Amino acid sequence: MTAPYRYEVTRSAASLHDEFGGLEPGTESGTTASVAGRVMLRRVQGKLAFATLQDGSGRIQLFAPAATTPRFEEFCALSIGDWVGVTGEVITTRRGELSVAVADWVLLAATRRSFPDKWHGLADVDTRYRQRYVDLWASDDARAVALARSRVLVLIRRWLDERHFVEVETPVFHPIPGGATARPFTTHHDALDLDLYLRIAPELYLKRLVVGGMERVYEIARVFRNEGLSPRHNPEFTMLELYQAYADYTDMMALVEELVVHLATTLCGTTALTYDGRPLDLAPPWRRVTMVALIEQYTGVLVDVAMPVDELRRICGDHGVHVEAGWGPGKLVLELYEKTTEPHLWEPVFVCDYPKEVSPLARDHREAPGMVERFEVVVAGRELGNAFSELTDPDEQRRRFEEQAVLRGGGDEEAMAVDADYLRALEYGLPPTGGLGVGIDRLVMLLTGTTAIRDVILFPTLRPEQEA
RNA sequence: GCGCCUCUAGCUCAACGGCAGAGCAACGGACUCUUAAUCCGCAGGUUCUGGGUUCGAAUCCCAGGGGGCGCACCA
Repeated sequence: MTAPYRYEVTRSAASLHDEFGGLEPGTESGTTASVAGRVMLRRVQGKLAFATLQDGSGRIQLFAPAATTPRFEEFCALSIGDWVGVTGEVITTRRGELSVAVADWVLLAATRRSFPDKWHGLADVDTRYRQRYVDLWASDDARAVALARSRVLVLIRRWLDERHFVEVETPVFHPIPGGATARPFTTHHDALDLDLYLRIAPELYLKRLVVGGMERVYEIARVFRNEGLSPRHNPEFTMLELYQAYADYTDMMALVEELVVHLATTLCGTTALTYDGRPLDLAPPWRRVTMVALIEQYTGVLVDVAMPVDELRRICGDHGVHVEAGWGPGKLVLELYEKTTEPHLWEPVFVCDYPKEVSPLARDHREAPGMVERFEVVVAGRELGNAFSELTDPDEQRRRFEEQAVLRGGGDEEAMAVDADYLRALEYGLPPTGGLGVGIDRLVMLLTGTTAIRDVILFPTLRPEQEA
């Protein structure tokens, strides 16, 4: 039998439950519906068969008496996992289960492989990640998270659109990797005989667009970083980056706080979440505190990037923080923060004012010397977003790039390279601009209560299977 | 990259030095209101791979592979 080329579906399982959910047991609604999906359960009782059909919206029972079901024996022989299309009257059974009484049905696709245990489902995480096409049917959670991620993206786009942000797409191939400190993937364009890098951040292109007069731009950008994997790191992940002309980092604080609260209340109905077994309240206003004040809170030591390097190295050593030769005071302070302080943060907090040395694209702090106007927003001990008052001065940007180039020459593969075209763009004038980056995967983790980034990425990076 | 844990039937799991098993799925049969349907029957294995120890290895040891977690790296 040849599988049909199409099937005219008139109703989803969820819409049937929505419309007919209140029917008394034993009701014939008089309404005919065509549904399609996968047979997930099957109960055959001689001259009467029941099946549970699952579609993209949910489940609906099929009611199939031998007397009225075409090709009844074939229907009874359906395998769990087979795709079928069914047309029939919407009824409730004597026990009150909403069902479609099969008046006509067709096999849309047969499964040749056994589906996972209908009760236990798929437990092996390796199989879940590798065979997401099975996981999505077998695991309610997998489906729910995938849908939630889509919702998050829709809501972000709508929210930004309402605020007159313009979505753009910038290159994934970068001749010079920039916009973040990270090791890139490399590739090669044959026709141009050109080595290219997969982007580690869209930042420098987006700011070029602000130079070009796009005052509010954003990109939901897949970025690629050649790093280790962990429950919080996948080599390719998704960042929201946005830039707003005439704004500074305090505007970005207000923006990201409002956005995340909007997402939580829309998606979860509340800002009072539970994450990793702990209560987590996203209710604004979020705490705003400088990095050095936080370090002092957690270590008792008041550090300053103006302190002698040796003293900072000693303080790091006192707190068991591994340091490397050549690290300047800014890097030492950052390292001290990341090792001693960041993991302890739980409720949302804006960690403000970073050392200039580790922030080559951020503008000098208007008050604190040696610091820049930058914050990271940390939630549940994880960095969720990063923002600054953008550095607009081409001369200062050139000096920062050159400092990075020295580090790069010294073997730091993550240091930035000089991007001459970006400097040229700045020479045309970048207005005061606030920029923000938000890790979408981590945001979805937060909103769905998942603690593994692989659970919010449909096809996470894995080693290939060995050939069977 | 390093350390710890893990890998048994399509799926979920037992057996932990002595004949490799169960439930679900599949297959055959019974059954007209089930919903993890039930009942009867049948079949299903390179115990991740390769070595080793042993009378005997899924089990212990070594090496390799996949995965998880931690560390390192890293927004």
